[in-house]
Amino acid sequence: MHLSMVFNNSGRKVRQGKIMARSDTRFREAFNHLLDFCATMPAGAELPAEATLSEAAGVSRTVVRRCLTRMADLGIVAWDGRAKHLLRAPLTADRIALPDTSGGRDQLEKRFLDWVLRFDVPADTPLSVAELARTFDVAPHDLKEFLASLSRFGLVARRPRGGWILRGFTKDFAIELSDFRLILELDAIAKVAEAPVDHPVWQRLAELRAAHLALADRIATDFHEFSKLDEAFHEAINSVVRNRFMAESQKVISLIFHYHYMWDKTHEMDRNLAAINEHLAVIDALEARDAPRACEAARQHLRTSKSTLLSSLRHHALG
Amino acid sequence: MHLSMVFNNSGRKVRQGKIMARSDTRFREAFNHLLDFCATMPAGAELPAEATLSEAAGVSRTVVRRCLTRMADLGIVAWDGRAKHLLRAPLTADRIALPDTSGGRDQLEKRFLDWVLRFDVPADTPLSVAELARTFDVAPHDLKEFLASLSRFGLVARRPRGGWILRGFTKDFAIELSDFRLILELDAIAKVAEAPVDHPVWQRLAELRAAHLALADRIATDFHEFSKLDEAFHEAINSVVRNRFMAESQKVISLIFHYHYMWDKTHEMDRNLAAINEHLAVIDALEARDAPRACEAARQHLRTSKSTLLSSLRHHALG
DNA sequence: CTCAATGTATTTAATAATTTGATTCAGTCG
DNA sequence: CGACTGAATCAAATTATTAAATACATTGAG
Repeated sequence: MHLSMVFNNSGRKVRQGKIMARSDTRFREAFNHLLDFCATMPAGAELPAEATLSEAAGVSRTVVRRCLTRMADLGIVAWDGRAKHLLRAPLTADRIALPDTSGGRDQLEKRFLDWVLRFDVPADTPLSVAELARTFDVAPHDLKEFLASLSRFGLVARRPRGGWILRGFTKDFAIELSDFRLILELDAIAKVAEAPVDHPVWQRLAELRAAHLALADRIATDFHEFSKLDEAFHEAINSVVRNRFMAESQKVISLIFHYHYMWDKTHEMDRNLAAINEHLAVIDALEARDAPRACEAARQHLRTSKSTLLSSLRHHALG
Repeated sequence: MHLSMVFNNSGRKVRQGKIMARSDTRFREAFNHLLDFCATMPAGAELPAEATLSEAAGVSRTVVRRCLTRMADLGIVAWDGRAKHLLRAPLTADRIALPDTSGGRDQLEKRFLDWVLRFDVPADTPLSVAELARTFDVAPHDLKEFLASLSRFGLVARRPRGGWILRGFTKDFAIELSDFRLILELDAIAKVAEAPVDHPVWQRLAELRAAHLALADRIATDFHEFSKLDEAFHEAINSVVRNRFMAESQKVISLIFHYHYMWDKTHEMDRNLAAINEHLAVIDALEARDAPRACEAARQHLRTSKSTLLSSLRHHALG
């Protein structure tokens, strides 16, 4: 077996029996890259300087030198100081296997919120970093970093004696979240009303109006499609706000509302039909450039939304 | 030398020559606590069960047993299974020294922002976790956690190839921060205007009005005192908002504005006097329960504040 | 016998140690 | 002299180790 990452029976990353304290993915990628580079050259050709190679592969010279060492070991190049020339054309067998790069760092957020909301983890649940890291198949310390980033939203907190707790979706959390959302969204509405006629939001709103009307027609059967429409609607409204703080906040807010929408199944069709009409009222007012009316319509919609969120919490707590 | 944490010449935490992978502060505290507990008992008395002791000391049984082992080693107690009785009264010399608990986790935030703002670290500066950890005298991984928590505010970000960068106080950052502040604060103003007469905010505003008037009188000499007054004023306004999201946001916002106030020294006295009057206008309108006027006054003040922030950035960038 | 207390094993969180990779700097060959 | 190499240094990522908590098994006094 050639130099490649495998897992031994204790599950640790090893290379030729030696435990690796850090993955050498960069080296692997660079090595394959350099093999490709060599393949474009005739046998016997002189290779360029280390610095040139490192720039070509997008890595440091240190990695290039490790690659060269290995290529010399495999008899692909002869390397002595500045003199390095190609001995033979590289083969497919020379390549190093790359580890799975399934690491979607942004997806961890979605998966985590999904887990919290779907399994209805109660407030003040102690979170085990080790266990979560296992279930999400990420390194414990990556998960810790993620939890730390969530702590600013008050969603999780450090325990005094170490560890983490999920502050959870209590009634207070829901109320404060809704209030926060109201403020951000009313501002967005005001900004939409002032947007120039050639702003893409108007096109988007026209599309959304059509989609809303279409769904209203077949609401009896497709009412569960509303959740996606709701998300799209609020996203369109908030897209006019170019503000990193509000955008970051809205990201979490929309996720939470999205999931809670899917929870509460009581009168779902009626609720969704009502919400469609509320959305349409907002769109109407906006297209008429009637900012006060749009704000009032949005306020009404968010009020409904808030009470839905609260009642879904109640039902959930009771069930 | 008895069992106590010291630092060897390489600066690592050691205990009797052995390197500790984790601090044993809990054990030390519990040990001293149990000594105090024993001091209240007569010599020869029987000690309660391990579980009882652990509850009393607020630690797990594991730690209690370690303490008992040590107390037996020192000849303070005789311990054999359930039989454990006090042999002699504990002495001061039996106690274990505690490591410095200078760990103010909340203070790290202030110190970090202070560093960023005081030394005018430019945008997109790579941050070295190791170096920062040294300058702030905290463990590298604590600092990493802290950076992760700041990343939600867009203040720092991960670099694609590892490490962190300070996104920094660019013009865009300042504008977006100001806009965000405006929205949060106008909401707070509206809430103050609706606050009941017995709400503590009214008392606070009355005090602040007096403080503002007093400072206005001696503005020629004490104009630099305004920075604190400004912070107090905005804090009072925002104190009526009971919302974790807004509170967390305001914490960072006020810090940033606070430091920037201290930067820009051009026309400082004039600016501060103007700001005092703007504050007073807001207080006047609020006490008259005139919400629209209060909002307009606040809007005016925040507009001034925003342009001050922007001009301080400009001066700084040029200097 | 019972059950409360102890003894032991397993797990987790904190943190040190180790390895990969980037960078710096002095030396060297053309 | 100047571009390149070689070696040393430093930081970041990741494993390994230790302290402490918890879960489980065992024992002994009533």
